[in-house]
Amino acid sequence: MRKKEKKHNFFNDVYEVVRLIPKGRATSYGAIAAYLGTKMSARMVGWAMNAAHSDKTIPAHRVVNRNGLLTGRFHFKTPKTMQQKLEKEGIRVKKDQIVNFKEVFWDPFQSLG
DNA sequence: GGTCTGACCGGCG
DNA sequence: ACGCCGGCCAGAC
Repeated sequence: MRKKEKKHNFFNDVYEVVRLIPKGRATSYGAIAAYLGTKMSARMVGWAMNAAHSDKTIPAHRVVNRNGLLTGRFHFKTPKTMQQKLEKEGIRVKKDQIVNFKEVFWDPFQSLG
């Protein structure tokens, strides 16, 4: 038996999905969790983002909560970083919330299957 | 090694 | 409409 046999790496799955988010789009923690089959573990997605902080290839700024609110902005370098990155990609943000989130929303089910 | 918390979400009063 | 509560899993103390 191998010592470090990884099981379903939930975090890793989260990272891969997040990496697939197209530029100019955003999704929610719950959507990712639901796509991975554990919609009740939306919190873990957020926690995964925290762990993903060390991995710069993960566009964590494209992940917001179900309201399109930039709840995780305080975990970035500065509280404005998240918004600035989003605006740079063409996403309008008002009062820490994505404008037209419904349109900007990227559904993993729709895009990945 | 038990306990608490967290970048969430849905349900209920 | 608003506020509170439970559930999920992993990491910190």
